[in-house]
Order: sequence, then C-alpha cells, then structure tokens
Amino acid sequence: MEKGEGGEDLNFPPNNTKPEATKKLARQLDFNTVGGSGLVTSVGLPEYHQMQMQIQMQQPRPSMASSQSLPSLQMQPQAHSIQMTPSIQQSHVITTIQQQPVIRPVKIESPKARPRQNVEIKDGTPKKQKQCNCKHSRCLKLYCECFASGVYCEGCNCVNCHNNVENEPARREAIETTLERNPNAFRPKIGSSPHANRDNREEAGEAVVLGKHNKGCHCKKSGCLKKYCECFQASILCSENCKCMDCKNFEGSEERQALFHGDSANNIAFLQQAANAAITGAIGSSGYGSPPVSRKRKGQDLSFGAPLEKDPSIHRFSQFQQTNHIKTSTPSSSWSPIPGPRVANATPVGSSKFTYRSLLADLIRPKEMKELCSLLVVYANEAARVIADDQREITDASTLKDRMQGEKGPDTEKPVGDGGVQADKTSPDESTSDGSKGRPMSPGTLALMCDEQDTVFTTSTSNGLGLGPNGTDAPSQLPNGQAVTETYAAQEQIVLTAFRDCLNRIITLGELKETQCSSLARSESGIQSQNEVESNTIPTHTTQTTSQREQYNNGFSRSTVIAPQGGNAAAVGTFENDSSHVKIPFRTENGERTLKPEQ
DNA sequence: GAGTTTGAAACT
DNA sequence: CAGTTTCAAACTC
Repeated sequence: MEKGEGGEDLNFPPNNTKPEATKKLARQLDFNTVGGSGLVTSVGLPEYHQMQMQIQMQQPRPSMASSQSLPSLQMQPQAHSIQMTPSIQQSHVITTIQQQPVIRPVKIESPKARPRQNVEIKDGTPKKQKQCNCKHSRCLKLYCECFASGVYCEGCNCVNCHNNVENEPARREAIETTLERNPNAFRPKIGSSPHANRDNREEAGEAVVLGKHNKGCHCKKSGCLKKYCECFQASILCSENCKCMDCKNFEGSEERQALFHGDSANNIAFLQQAANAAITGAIGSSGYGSPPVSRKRKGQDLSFGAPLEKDPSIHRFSQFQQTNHIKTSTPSSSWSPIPGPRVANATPVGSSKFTYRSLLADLIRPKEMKELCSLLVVYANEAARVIADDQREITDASTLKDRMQGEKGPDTEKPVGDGGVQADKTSPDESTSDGSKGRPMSPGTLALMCDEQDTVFTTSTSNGLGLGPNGTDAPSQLPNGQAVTETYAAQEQIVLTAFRDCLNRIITLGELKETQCSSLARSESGIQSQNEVESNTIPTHTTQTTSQREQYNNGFSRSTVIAPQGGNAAAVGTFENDSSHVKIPFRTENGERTLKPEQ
C-alpha cells in the first residue's frame, strides 16, 4: 500500500504541520472518535502514568540496603504480623519491583545515548524529558515511546503528533485500540527486582535491577548486546522468554563481559550489568540461577558454541539453582491488574532464570518465622508478668530488668519463683480482647497479640503460659502509672533485645552462607582449589546432603532463634522446621512448660 | 546529518 | 500463529 509522505494511513493524511495544525486536525478527530468513555477512560494514560510516577517516587533509594537485608526475602504474608516489619518491607519491595517502569526507565544512558527515560512529574502532569521523532504514527502507536510510556508528547520532534491534550479523544481511542490488541501493552516489559548491594563488593552503589523481559526479545543479529535488544537496553540478561538468536546477553558470556571490560567507564548500563553479575556471583549463584544454559537458543547450541563450555560454572550454577531453588522468590499474585499503574507484568513465578533467592531462604521459612513471632509474644507476655511481679515488691526498675534478664537464662526455666505466680496467669487472648482483664501489656505486645491467633500461641497459652484472666497483675494493681510505663519499657526492651540477638544470628548465618556460596562460585570457576572447597566447614550447595542441610538448619534453629543467652539445649527453644509447636526457653526437657514454678 | 540496521509493533 | 510490513530507535559513516 502506497502511503503518502507522512506514511500515514489514508484516514490520517500526512501532515507535517506543527502543533497548531495538529490541533486543528485533532479537533476534527474529536468528532469522529469514540469519545472519552469506556475502557480508555479508566486506563487513560495520564492518570495511569501519574500513578506510576507516584510509585516511582516510593522506590527505595539504593542506600536502603538495610531495609532489604533480612527476611523480606522469604517471609510469607501469612507468617504473622510481627513480621510486620519484614512484611511491610516485603510489600514495599514487591511494589518497587513491580512498579519498575519498564525498560527505558531503568537504564542509565551514556551521555551519548539517547535518553529514553523521559518521565517526570510536574504539577501532576506527566512530562517527558526526551523527545520522540515519530513521523508516521502520529505518536499514537507503541512505536512512539512517549505514547508507550503513557505520557504526552511535549517538546518532541514528532510530526503530526496526536499524543497530546488537544487530541485526547483520538489518543484515547488509540489507547483503547492498543489495549484491545494487547491488554498488557502499557505494562512494564521487565519484571524486575531491585536488589540492594549487600556490601562494598558491589561498587555500583545502588540498587541493581534484576529481572527479565516478560515477552522476551527476538533479536537475530544484534547478539542481544546492542540497544536494539530490549533486554540489553533494560540492562538485564536475556531469559528463557526470549527467542533471540546467537544471544550473547547471558551471564558468563565472554562477549558480554568483553563489552563490559572494554569500555565500561562511561557505560552505566554495563555497570549495572556488572553489578548484576557481581551480585550473582557474590551472593551467589545461589541467589540467581544461571541463564542461558537451559534456554533453547536458536543457533546458539549449534553454531554459537555452547556457552556452557565457555563457562563451565554456569552449568553448575544452574544445576545448583535447580537444586536449591525450590521456592520462588517474588510473589506475583498481588500485582494489580491491567490498567493500573505501571505494574510489572505478572511474571510467572519461578520461570525466570534469574530469580532472586535469598541466602536465608534455607534458613528462614515462613513457618519458622511464624513460630518466632509467636515466641516473641510469649516472651513479651512472660516478661511483663515477671516485671509486674517484681514491681510489686521492688520499685527499682533497674533491678527488675536485671532480674528479668537473669530469668531468661537456662537456670530459670521457671522465670518466677515467687509465690502467687499462678494467679498471674492469664490468657493472652483474653488480655487482647479485653483490656480490663489480666496484667498490663505493652502496646507493642498488644499489637502483636492481636495478630497472634495461630494455634501455636493458643496452645502455649492454654498450657498455662499465659496469665490468668483474673491475674493479680492487673494494671490497677501496679504501684502507679509510672510503674506501668516502666513495665512496658522493661518488657519491650527484653523482648526486643532477644529479637535483636535473633536477627543478628540470622545475619551471621546469612553471611556464613554467602561465604559458602562465594566459595562455591570460586571453586566452580577454578579460582578456588578443590581442597579449599572440601575444607569448607559448611557443605556446599551442590554437594550438600540432606543431613548436612538439616544440620545447617538446625544450627540456625537452635542457636539463632530465641535461645536466651546461656540457655542450654534442653531449655533453649528449638525452632525446628518440622516441629508442630514452638519450643521455647520456658520448656523443660519433657516439653512441659515451666514458666512458673510448679505449684 | 544522512543513510543503514535492527527488532518491536502492526498488519495480513 | 506465522509471515510480512511498518515504524522509529540505534547505529554507522
């Protein structure tokens, strides 16, 4: 079909005019368009993009590594609410991940490159920094980056632009048409997961985007090492979603590495990729599976030379990934449906070769986390009780604290040896549901207990752990208001201290595991000798046996979770993975709870 | 800056 | 769904 100068469709005569002319045409179109209702209305790009912008602004700064340190990784929603902290973090992370505005935004252009990330908020109106150069699409097709990004053209070099306010009706129609064709048209193409650098080893200094192209690229000639490739442009590795040929954009690719090492000084994109690789290597291959190995790659396997052979470690990593990657990392179920803000496509969980997996994945599991939460509540409960008891006799807060801490030890399987303890027992549930009953609980404890409905806790309290509904420690029985406050403070301090210790141990184990993974990576790449590997006290992933793994996990369980300082094996809680209940410090060897002296 | 290459989007 | 065409960005000279 022959087209005019503008290449426009016949119903849209070529028009190289400037905005004024365009506006006239727009007005004409207005009468012919569907009008501003229907699907597009709710999907209107401006609104849509505005939301996107807001979300973008919520993204954590690169320096927020601390917020991503822990369990944000594996914690499950059902795991509890103390978890809240982690949970919230997770949510935030997820949001961040999902809202990652596609390809273009992510990348950081070299000065020479044309910036495509062109969105910014100004007075609530989407604005763009970069200009498109569309000539034949009227900027109403996805060819136009502005349109695809959901922003109006402004200051662009486009011709016959209809992607503006004046042509809103036409624009809406175009959006509708586009969405009909592809409901995900305006969604991010990259499912990514920002990952803060864990230490100084990754010098990129900022979050690195990891993810994969949801549709995958289809490159044939660029080797996926040019910006023609959307994956490359997004600074991500090609994934199994790609149908590219002769792909060189995979971890371990010599070409890709050469590209990076060759002229990376000014190529931030490569720095990002390098950071990706660094993380993959440092955190491990345990964190990210290896790419192209398993992917069928036209021409690659046959003619390009197996990447595996180039980097044998890849295969091993992949192998490891398959072995170790039982759970998927990023839940995607919560992602908003379509017209919503830029939400990363719901990438099928587990399908990514680069799926991030926390080093703590094997250390912390939802169930354990739940138990930990339960235990903390129990701990808080006990702490408050003890403090309250002491407060009746001793008004010196410091003395109370010391005493309480002493009771955490193994020697105090029964925290309170003084009489009258039994009467102090009260059901946490009751305390929670009825503030007038039982002894006082700190606001934080109460908050925790509001969510503490699991059977573990219920069981615990039913066994006499809790305080009685008519406990003698009712708030009114405390010496005075100040005493109550002090009780709260002391109680929380104890619990938080225990929790802090727990987290520290988790961190330590995570680091230990990281070391392990790094050793594995080095050994796989020939840097580390086999002897070194074998001498590693921690079993490597690839050779880790079930028993070893259990041992490892148990190490976490016993020493990490909850074990009060000085606790012995019998009394110390064992957060065993398969336990149906929580073993807490206040247990005896036979499992009887001895929070209080047996009467 | 013009021309070419490239691959996504659009179309058949 | 595969093949072809259109398109605009990326790239080369």
